[in-house]
Amino acid sequence: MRKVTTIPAMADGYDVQAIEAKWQAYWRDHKTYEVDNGDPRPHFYVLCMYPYPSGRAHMGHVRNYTFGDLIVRHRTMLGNAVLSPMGFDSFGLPAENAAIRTGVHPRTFTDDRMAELRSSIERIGAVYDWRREVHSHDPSYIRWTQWIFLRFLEAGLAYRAMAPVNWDPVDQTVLANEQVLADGTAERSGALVEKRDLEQWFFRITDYAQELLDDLDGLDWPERVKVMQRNWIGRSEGAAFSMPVVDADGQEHADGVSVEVFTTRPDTSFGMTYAVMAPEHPLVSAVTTAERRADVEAFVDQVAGASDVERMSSQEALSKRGVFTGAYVRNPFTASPVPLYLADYVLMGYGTGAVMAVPSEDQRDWDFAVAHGLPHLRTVAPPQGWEGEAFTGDGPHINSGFLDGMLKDDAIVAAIDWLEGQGLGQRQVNFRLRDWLVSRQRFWGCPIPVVYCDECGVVPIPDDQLPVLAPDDVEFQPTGQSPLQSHEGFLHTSCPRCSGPVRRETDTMDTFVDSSWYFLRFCDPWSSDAPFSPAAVAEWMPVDQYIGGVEHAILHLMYARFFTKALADQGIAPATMREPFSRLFTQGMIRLDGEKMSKSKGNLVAPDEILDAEGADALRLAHLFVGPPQEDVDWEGVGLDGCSRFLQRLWRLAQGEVGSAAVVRDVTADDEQIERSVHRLMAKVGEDYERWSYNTAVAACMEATNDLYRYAQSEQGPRVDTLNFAVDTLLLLLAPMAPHLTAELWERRRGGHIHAERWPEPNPDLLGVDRVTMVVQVNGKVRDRIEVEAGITSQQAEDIALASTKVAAQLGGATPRKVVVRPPRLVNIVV
RNA sequence: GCGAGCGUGGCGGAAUGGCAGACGCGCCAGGUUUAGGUCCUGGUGUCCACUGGACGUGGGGGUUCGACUCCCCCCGCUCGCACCA
Repeated sequence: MRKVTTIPAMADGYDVQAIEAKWQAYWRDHKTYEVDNGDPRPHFYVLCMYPYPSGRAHMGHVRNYTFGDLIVRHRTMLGNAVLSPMGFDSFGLPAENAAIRTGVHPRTFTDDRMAELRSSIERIGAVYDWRREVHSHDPSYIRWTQWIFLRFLEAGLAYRAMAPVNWDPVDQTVLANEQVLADGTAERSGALVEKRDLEQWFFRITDYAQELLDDLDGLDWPERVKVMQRNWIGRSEGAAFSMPVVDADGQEHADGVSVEVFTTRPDTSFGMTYAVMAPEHPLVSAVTTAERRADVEAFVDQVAGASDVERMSSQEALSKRGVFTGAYVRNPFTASPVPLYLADYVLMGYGTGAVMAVPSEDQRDWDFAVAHGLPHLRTVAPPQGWEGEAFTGDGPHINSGFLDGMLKDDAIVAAIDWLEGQGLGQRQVNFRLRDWLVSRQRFWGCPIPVVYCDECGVVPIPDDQLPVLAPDDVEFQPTGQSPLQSHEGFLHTSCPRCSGPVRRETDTMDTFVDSSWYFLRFCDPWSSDAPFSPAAVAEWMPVDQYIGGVEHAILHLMYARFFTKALADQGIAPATMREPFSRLFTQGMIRLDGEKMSKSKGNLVAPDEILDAEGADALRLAHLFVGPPQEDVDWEGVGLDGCSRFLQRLWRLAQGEVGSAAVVRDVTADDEQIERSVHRLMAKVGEDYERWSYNTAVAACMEATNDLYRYAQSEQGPRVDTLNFAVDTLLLLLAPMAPHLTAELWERRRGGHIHAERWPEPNPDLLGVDRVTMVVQVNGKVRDRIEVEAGITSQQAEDIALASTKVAAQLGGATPRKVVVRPPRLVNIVV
C-alpha cells in the first residue's frame, strides 16, 4: 500500500491544482488538439486502444494515456498534424449484469461511467480531439456496424451455420475460440466453457488466413505479438489423400467408402501402422463393424460430453483414449490394410478429421501405439545410437520403396507428386485459425440486423431502416436470458421482402466487432452516408502509433486486421489499405505486491487520490520514470515522491529562486560548458523519445536540473542568457511529459503557449565537449584517468598515457606489447 | 515439452564491444530551522593491509587488447503456445 506521507511543502507559487485546471481548460477552450481533415502539415495518427467505460480511470489507463499523450504533444511540436481521438468500447456484459442487479438500464449505467472515465482521463492532462469521439452504443455507430455486417453478408463473409460452439454457462452466451483460455475457462467470466451444437453467425476470417500471416512480416510490432498471431493462425503444409475402407483381408467395402487424411509428413507414409478418425467423423457409423459397434458407441457418447479443451489438455486425454472400429484402411503406398481407430485426440475441426498414424516418426502416434499394442516401422533412419522413441528429425528414408535414401524435404515432394500422379491426393495447406463466431445471446450489444421469414429465409434489414435498435422498455431478469428474446414488440415485424410476419434475430454481435473498425470511424466520424469516406481514411490511415495492452495480442488485433482487409476488398475502404496499425506498442501491466492490479482483486491504487495531492504532472512523470514502458511494474517501485520533488525543484529554478542573481557577462568556460551540455541534452531527450526510453529521458532532465542548481549557486553567479537558454530548453524538452507545469512556467517566463513552440534541435557543432576524461587501462583494467583535449591525436593520447606515473608503476619497466588507442576516450596498454 | 523474453547495489533501474551501477527511492553526515518536516550540500556495490588495492552484472566455458553487452552449455524467473496430424 502507498505510504501516507506528508505532502512536501509547495514551492512558492506552485499551486498544482490551480495550474493543472487552468491549462486543461486552456487546451479545451483553444481547441489546441483538434485537427481537421485536409490539414496541410504532415499527418501522424496516434491511437490508444479505446477503453471499456469502467468508471473512474485506473492506473493502467493512466499509464496508457500518458504514453499516448506524450507522443501527441511531441509530434505536434515537431510540426505534424496529429490525429488524437478517443472513444469508448461501450457495449459489454458488465452493464447488463448491473442492470440485472439494480434494474438500471444498461445505457444509463454506461453513459454515467463514460462521463466519469472521460473526466478522469481529462484530469491526467491527456488531450484529444473530442469532436471525433465515437462509442459503440451510439445509434449512429450501431447503424454503420450493422451496415458493414450486411455488406459482409452480401459478400459471403458473414454466414450462419450449425456448429459445435463454446458455451459460457455464467455469461449465458457463446464465445469465439479466441475468448476461451487454454485451461478451458472463459476469458471474461472465468467459467468452465461447455460444448453445444448451435446455429450461429460467423465471419469468414479464414479466407484471410494466409494474408493475415504474410502481412505480419511488414509490421513494426513487438515480436512476441507477431509470434502469438502466427501460432494462432497455425499454418501447416502437407498432403491430403484418401484411403479405401477394407476388411482385415484387404477386401474393399461394397459401398466404396474411403477415409481422407491430412498429414504434414507424407514422406513417412510407408511407416503407417494404423489410422485414426475423430469420434464425430461422419463415417464412424458406416465403417464400424457389428462386433465393435457397442464399444464404439460407448466411446463416442463419452467424448460427446467433453469440451475440446478437456479432450486436448486434460490428463485423461493424454493417456490416449481410443477404440478400434473393426475396420481397416488400405495404405496406398504399401497396398496393405492397417486398423482404423477412433481417438479423441483427433479433432473433427482440423484438416480432414482423420489422420494416418506413424508411430516411429511421431511421438503422439508412438504413445497411442504403445497404449493399444500397435506395431511401428521406422522409415527414417535415426542417428547412430538413437535411444529415443519416435524420431522426428531428418535422415535417409528406409523401408519406403521409391523414397528410400531420400532426405525429408525431397521425400515429401516425391510422396506428394506420387499421390497426385495416382490421383489419390494432393498438396494441401491447413490453418488452425477458425472462422470468427460473432453472435452473442446478450442484450447490450449491437443487434444483428436480419429477420427470419418462413417464406424468404434469412432476410437482411434494408439499409434505409438501419439502425436496428434494442427497445428501451425491457426488464432484466436473473434468468440469464436476453430480454430481447421475450420482447414481443421487438421480436415481431414484417418481412422486408414479402411483408409477411417474421421473427427478428435476437442475438447481438461480439463487442470485438465494434472495436474492429472504430479507428476508421475516427478519421471521419461525421460521415452520414457511409461508415467513413475512403478519402478521409486514405488521409489518416494506417495508424502510425497504436498503444495498448498485450492482452489484446490475438483477439482485437487479429480481428481489426481482418476487418481492414475485408473492408478494403469490399471497396468500402481504399483497396491499398491492407493493415490498420503500422507500429504497435504494448505497455507493461501495473502490479501490486506481484499481483495484477484489478478491481476483482481489490488492490487498486486510485489515481484520483494522487491527482488531488501531487497532481497529474507528477503522476505522469512517475509512470514514465519507473522503468522501460514495455515492462511490467510494481506500484511500490513507482517513485512518486521523487518526481514530485523534481518538479518543485524545476519550479524554483525556473522562477529564479535558486542561488545568486543571474548576471550579465561575457561567456566564460563554465558558461560554455553549460551551453554545450544543453545541446547534448536536446539530442539525448530527442533520441530517447524516438526509442521509447522515457525513463532515461526523465533521468537526463533531472541530471540537467541538478547541474543547473550547482551552476546557479556558483560563486560568480550564473550568466543570465546561459541560464535562460538552459531553463527554457529544459521546459521545452519536458513539455510532452509534464505539460501543465511547463506550460505555466513558459507563460510566466516567455509568454505564449509552450506546446505551440517548435521542438528544440541541437546545434551539431556544440554537441562535442572540448575536454574529456581519458581512461588509461593496463591489460584492460583502469589504472588512470587523465583530462585531455577532445581533439587529440592517437599519438598524443598514447604519449600522454605512457607518461602517467600510475601506468609506469603498473608496467614496472616492462615494454608494452601493444597499445590500443581510441582517442580521446581510451588507451589500453597490453603487456 | 516447444517458442519468446529476462536475470546488474537494500529497491526501481542506467550503460552503440571501451570508466559497471546514470537518475530516482532508501540510508548516513553536514547546513538552514525554536524543533520536526520541507529545503540546500556532500556521501553511499562488497571486502582489505584504506593518498592505495582486490573482487564484482545468475553459474561455467569461449571469442577479443577489452564482455553486463557477442557465442556455447547450465540454473532460475516471467509470458505465450501446447496431442492442430
